[in-house]
Amino acid sequence: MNSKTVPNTATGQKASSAHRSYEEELREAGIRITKPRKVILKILTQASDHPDAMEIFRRAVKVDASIALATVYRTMKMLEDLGAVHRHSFEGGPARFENADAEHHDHLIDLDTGDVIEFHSERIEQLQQQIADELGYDIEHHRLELYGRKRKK
Amino acid sequence: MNSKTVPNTATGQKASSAHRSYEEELREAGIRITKPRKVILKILTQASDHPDAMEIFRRAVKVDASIALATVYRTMKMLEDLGAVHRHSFEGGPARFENADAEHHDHLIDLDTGDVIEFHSERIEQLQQQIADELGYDIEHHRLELYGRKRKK
DNA sequence: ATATCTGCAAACCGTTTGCGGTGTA
DNA sequence: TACACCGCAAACGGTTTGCAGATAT
Repeated sequence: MNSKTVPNTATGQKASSAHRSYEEELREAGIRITKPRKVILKILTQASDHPDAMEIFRRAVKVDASIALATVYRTMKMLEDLGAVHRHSFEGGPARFENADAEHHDHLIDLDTGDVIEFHSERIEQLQQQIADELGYDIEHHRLELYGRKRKK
Repeated sequence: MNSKTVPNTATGQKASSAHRSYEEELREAGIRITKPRKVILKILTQASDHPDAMEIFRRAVKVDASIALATVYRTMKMLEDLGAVHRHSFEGGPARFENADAEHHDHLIDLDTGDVIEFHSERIEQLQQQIADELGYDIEHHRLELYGRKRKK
C-alpha cells in the first residue's frame, strides 16, 4: 500500500478571464450547442480549479439531473480536440482539465490536498529546448510536474 | 522501442552497470526466489530499454510458457515497493519500467518510435528546487518528460 | 428534414485481486 | 511443514463506444 491517491478537489486561485467564450468557439467550429453542452461549458467557465470528468459530472447533475457521464467525456474530448481545454494526467488519479487559453505553465501538485499550483520558468523552458537541440529532437510538447507538500517550518 | 542513455550536458551519466543483483535484493528483503521471478529478473537485468508489463510478459513466456501476466504485474509492483525499479507512466500507453540504480534522470520520448532517451540537467533540478522553495513546498518527486520527434535537417 | 447529438449499457484496457492449488525455505 | 507464492478468472476504475431515440439547425 504505497500508492498515493491524489484527491482532486482544489480550491483554485485565479479565475479564467478574458477569453473567447466556449460557445463562440463551438459555433465557429460548426458544432451544435445543446443543453448538456451549455451546462458543461458554464461549469468549465466558472471553474477556477482543475476538475476531473467525474467532478464536472457531479457539478453538471446539480444543474440538470439527466446529463450522462458519457456526455461529459465526449464533450471534454471534443474541447480537447478543438484546443479549448488541456488534459492533464497527474499521478495516481483520473485526467483533469483546464481552460487552454491561459499562458503556458507547469504544475506543482500538493500531495496532501490535490491542489494544483501553476508556475512558469522561462529559464527551464530554454534549458529543455537546448537539451532537445543537443539530442537532435524537436519538442512537440512537454510535461513538468512537481509533487510535494507544504513546507512545515 | 529501444532506449539510449546519452552522455549529456551538466552532470555526466554513468552506464547502468551491475550493482547489487535483483536476486540479492530479494534475498535481503526475505522474499522467495521462485522460478517465475527468476525469469522476470533476468529479463529486467538484460533489458536495455523501458519495457511495459506486456512486453516483459512476452519475453518471459518465451522462456517459460506457464508464466501468468498477473505474476509479472505482481513482481513489478514488488520491485517498485522495494525500490529496485522505477515505474513511468508516459503519455498514451501502459506503464514502463526501468532499473532503479541508475542516477536520477529525466526522459525524452520519441513520438514516432517510442524510444526513450535519458538526460539530466543539474541546472533544471536547481531551478525546480528554487521554484518549490518560493512556493513554500518541499518536493517529494517530479516528472519531466519531453515529447518530440527527430529533427529532420 | 436530417445529421448531430444524447442517455444508456456494454465494451474497453491496463491493472489488481480473491481463490484454491503449488512449491520454496 | 507452513506460508509465500502461483495461475486463473473475475473485478476493477477510468474511459470509450454502439445503439436507438431525441433535438438543434
